[in-house]
Amino acid sequence: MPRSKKTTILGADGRVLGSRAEGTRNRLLEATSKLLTESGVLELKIVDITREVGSSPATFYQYFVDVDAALLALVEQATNDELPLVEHLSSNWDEDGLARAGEFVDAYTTFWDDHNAVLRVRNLKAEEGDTRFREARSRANLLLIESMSTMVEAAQADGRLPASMHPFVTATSIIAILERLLPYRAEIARRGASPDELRNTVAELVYRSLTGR
Amino acid sequence: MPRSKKTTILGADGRVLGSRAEGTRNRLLEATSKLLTESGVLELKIVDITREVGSSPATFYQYFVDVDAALLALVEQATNDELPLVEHLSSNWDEDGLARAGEFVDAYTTFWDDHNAVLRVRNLKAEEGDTRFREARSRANLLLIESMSTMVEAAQADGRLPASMHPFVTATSIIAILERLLPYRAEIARRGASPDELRNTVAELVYRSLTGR
DNA sequence: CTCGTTTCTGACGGTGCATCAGATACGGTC
DNA sequence: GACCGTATCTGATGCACCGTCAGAAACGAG
Repeated sequence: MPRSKKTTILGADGRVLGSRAEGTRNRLLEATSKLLTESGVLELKIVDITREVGSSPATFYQYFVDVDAALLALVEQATNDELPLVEHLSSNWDEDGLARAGEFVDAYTTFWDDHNAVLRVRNLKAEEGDTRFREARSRANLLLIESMSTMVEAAQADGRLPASMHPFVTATSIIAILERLLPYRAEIARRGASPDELRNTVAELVYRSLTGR
Repeated sequence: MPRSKKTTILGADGRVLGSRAEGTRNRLLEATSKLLTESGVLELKIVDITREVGSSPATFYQYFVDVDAALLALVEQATNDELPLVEHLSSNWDEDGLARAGEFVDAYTTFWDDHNAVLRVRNLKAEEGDTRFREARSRANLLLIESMSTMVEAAQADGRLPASMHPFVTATSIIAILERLLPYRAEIARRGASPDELRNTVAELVYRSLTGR
């Protein structure tokens, strides 16, 4: 039996943190997340983060080599919340598939709302070519995408989806819809679609694209 | 007959620009776009932009009140290239629909590759709540989305798509796929899908989602 | 060539970055 | 409960970018 690996948290210089330090680190991360949500990456200043927790810039650098390190830590937290979503996909969608799809959409929406700002930054940095963020994103999405790929392959085997559709690409497209559509919500609402309609339409799209039904 | 509206270009203080100034402004915009592509928004410095064209920060402020103003000008250029894409959607997809969808995907891909970096910033700022970028994005996408909505409605009238799908949401989802999938290309390639497979899979998804066939 | 206008820039005060040496707070020991 | 070693924090600093303004330079009409 593997003993539980309690991840020891390290400071910027690699030292092991005591409990006081761990608290400070957490408060810094919370402040980072808060400011990120309130005003976006472009406005994110280390001075502001430390002001928020009532300390000084020098303290920040005790825990993170730079802002990116803090952002990556937040991305890590988000990933931990994303991975369990795979449960919704491993279940059998042959019966009540549309309802299952709806539940998946709901779960993804909750996840997204919780980590909105952080995920936005993750994707920006990934797209701008930063390897660490790109890998973090891959790692977070891979499980989901693989499960969805399997579903597409099953649908293809049954002739419900054309063989010309690449399973991995199809799966990634579904993620694309979820990731991109949620930020559009305000706009969609303004165009007269209720949250329920949004949810059901996306569920329908997911269901159709993955199962071919 | 309405006389052609030659948009007079203005400086940051609202003055009309002469030809020399117009040239400088263009060079600044090009440099901005170049640096944006090379290193991303987060690294974008006004000093660097002006260094690039061999002038000084003060010059930049003669033409743009701040970086955002320059970015908006670039977004404007991108929008001009996006609007014509609607041609691909107003055509009749009843025959050779899948081929039409493929052409649309190709055209969108070209457009995206041309304005990649700028569009990324546009969307980031829009999502972070900046009204000007949000409006720019709406304006750029609206034509496309409306055309797609019409297609969905037609498919619903023929019973090929369920009435539960909201046309506007469906259309926006298609945009979401296109906008989000293209940045994933490198990753998708690494997972063994050829550019052709990507293109055809997306075409298939677009075709199926818009026409229900 | 001259002069008025357009365009450009050097110089500056303000703010954030990132680092280090030294100050401070903590918790275990007697 | 006073002491001490260690863990944690921060003030001070040099450097880079921001955004502004007053004046310099380039232009072109006459």
